[in-house]
Amino acid sequence: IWDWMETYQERIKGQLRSLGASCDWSRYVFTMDPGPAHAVRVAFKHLYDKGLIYRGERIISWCPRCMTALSDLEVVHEDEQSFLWRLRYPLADGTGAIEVETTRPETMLGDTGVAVHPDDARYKQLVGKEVILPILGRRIPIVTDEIVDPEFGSGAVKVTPAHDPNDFEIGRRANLPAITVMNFDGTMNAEAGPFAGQAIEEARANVVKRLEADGALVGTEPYTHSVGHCDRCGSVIEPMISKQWFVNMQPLAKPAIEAARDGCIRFIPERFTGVYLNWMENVHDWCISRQLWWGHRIPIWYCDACGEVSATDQEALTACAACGSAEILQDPDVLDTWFSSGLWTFSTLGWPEKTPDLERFYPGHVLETGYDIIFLWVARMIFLGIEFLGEPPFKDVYLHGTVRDASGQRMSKTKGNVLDPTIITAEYGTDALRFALITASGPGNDLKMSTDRVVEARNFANKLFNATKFSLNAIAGAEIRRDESGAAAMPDGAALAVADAWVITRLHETIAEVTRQLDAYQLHEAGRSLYEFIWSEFCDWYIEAAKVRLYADEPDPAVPQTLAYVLERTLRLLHPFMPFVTEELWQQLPHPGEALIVAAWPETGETFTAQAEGFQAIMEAVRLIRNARAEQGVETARRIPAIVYPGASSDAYGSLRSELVSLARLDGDGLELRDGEPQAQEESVSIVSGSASIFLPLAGMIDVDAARARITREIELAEGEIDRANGMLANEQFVARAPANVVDGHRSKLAAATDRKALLQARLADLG
RNA sequence: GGGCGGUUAGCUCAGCUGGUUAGAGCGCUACGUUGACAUCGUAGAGGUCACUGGUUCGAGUCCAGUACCGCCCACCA
Repeated sequence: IWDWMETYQERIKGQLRSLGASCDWSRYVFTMDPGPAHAVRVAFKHLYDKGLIYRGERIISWCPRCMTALSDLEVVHEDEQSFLWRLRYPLADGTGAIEVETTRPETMLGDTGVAVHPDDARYKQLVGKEVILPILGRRIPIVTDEIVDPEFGSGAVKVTPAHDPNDFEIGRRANLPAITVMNFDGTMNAEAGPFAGQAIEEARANVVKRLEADGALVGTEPYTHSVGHCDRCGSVIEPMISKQWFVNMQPLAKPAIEAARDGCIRFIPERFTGVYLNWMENVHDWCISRQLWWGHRIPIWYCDACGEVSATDQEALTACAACGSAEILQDPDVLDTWFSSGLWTFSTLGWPEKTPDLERFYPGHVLETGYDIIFLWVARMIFLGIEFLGEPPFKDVYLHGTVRDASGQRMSKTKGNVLDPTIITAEYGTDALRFALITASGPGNDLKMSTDRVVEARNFANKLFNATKFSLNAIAGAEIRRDESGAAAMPDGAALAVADAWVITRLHETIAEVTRQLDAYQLHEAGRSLYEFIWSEFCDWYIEAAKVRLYADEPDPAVPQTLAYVLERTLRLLHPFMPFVTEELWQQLPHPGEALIVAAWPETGETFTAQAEGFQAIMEAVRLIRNARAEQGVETARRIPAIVYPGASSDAYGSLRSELVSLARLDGDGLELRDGEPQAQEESVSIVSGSASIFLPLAGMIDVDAARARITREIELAEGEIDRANGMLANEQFVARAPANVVDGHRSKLAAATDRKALLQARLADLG
């Protein structure tokens, strides 16, 4: 171990030196920053002086391998198949025997009593008598205790105060001695008589054998019970009596409970409030001393001369505070790492000094962490924060789920299923990993992590990069107007083309939506909203539509202005999700201030409903034309003519004529916009899009059956809508009770579907 | 023993206060390199929202119960 430690220490020393840190190896404490170490001593001393930290001989959880005490939270219970042994303890007066049951026969060597329920009639006359402990022959009393369940087994229980928390309590109440029969290394000690020196497991088998031989074993039956294991090494935990340092939790828990009850602290998702409260309300005193070689050392000194025990906030005491003797020794134990971690919210800010940092940053607003450390860390930060600063360290606790591997297994180093973030980020980028993690699941829900998800996010970053590249190209030759902050100004409303007005409308809606989602801690939904807007709207539609005016003989200056405006605002929105890419790209664009990371959150703005609807009409027409082209097997590269009767959408078709040509790959010269009622066209495929009827003359290559099938299918869909809407509107209850906008929605839907059906039927008739 | 979560497309998951025909990515099918991007584009297939009952004009969404999966807490001798 020492060899290993030296190698390990040398390695860490090297790393720390390169960071400019110093280490004090004489005290086996790494000291990265003396501030927190000092804060830990101050905190300990404060609690000690207040009587909230005490040293006591108690039954604690002990790991025989790590050779240290553990807190309740470091013990993991697992169900294990074992046996329930029934033992017979003869009465000392020879008048009979009492039977007890146990899953730990070896602990009978430490039995100092037998307990029954005070109301158990079967044992009334036995209470106060003594039994002879088999093997050792010790005389031990029969006592009563409320905790004993008369229904379980024989209703009598052997009491081993030194090796069972329940028995410890029974023993304390009944004044039974505690006889420790095990050593701290997991072997039996001299009190175990003939079994001294044996390992616990070995002793168990031998005790059973011996009891059987002595006729004291009455029965054995298979039994499943929960066994505590060391969280760190997996060894079976032994309850042992030992002198340890504890925090008295009751006084600290009270205000921490109130803080969550009265809403000072809010958990997201809310259900974890109950989890927190349940733990806090039932919390046991906290064992904080550890017999480990790393950690903050307990700042307690013992005087050899006068026996004084004193806590200090100094790094070292040179003389006893009471008698002045120099013969003093520091407690060799260190603190539970969560004790110092619990002080984190203020020890990192210079506490106990009243520093400007502490003033400014305590309390914080939100803590973001995993739900698996609510007790270990969150709860402790809360009650320690309240104790030392008078108020909780944060208001909102946002909890994410556990990150699992692709098959749902919890990641662990021993299983080897951990995705190493340094490898992932090297391959896909930090932003990709971050975005993948944020959007993978909702608050408090576990997520299965695989590289597929990171690839998706990486592709998104790539998409954004390329969209910006395109935009920069467009902006390069243009003069971008800026607003007073220095950001690209909102394009002049009067000069806006329909496509510009549409994307600006969608941007402003997205700003409002993402802001709302972030305020509600729906981070994953906010991320998805941005993904949708950037990829499916800005890239797929706006950029494609913008190319027409950008590559025209006289480029429209509204395009670069719109690109600059939309992209700059969008990058601000996306920055929390992908900080590095967005910062880099933002720096290339006209922007206000020094850096995106300190830029203001964008504000929403004007929406242009009419233009947005116009553009959406064109989007639908484009989709339908593309669909018909695919259906008719028209090669992508081939430009085809079109005859359009726009109906009510004539404005949109007029102003977006070039965009329609470009996006649907039409033959520009062959596009005719006509007024009036749509007339059947020879050798054409027909489409009904909104109020528009579109004919694609495809002489000689029409698949009439496919065209007819499509129109028939669409008529059926329209009829479905008509039936549904009619059904709803015929329902008096619905019309009377549903909100007006919902009812109106169905009315306009019915009207649109009716018109659509008529137009479709006309086109079907054309086909003969 | 107590408490909590999940069950939606082949896979991984969204679906916020109940309101058009339930969405995304991956995968799948067919086409495709047009001057941001093949880490891409276009079109398409794919779901009785676990089950049963209830509330409601209306339920993936609210309530009750059932089944299965998972998690947390607990002094199960």
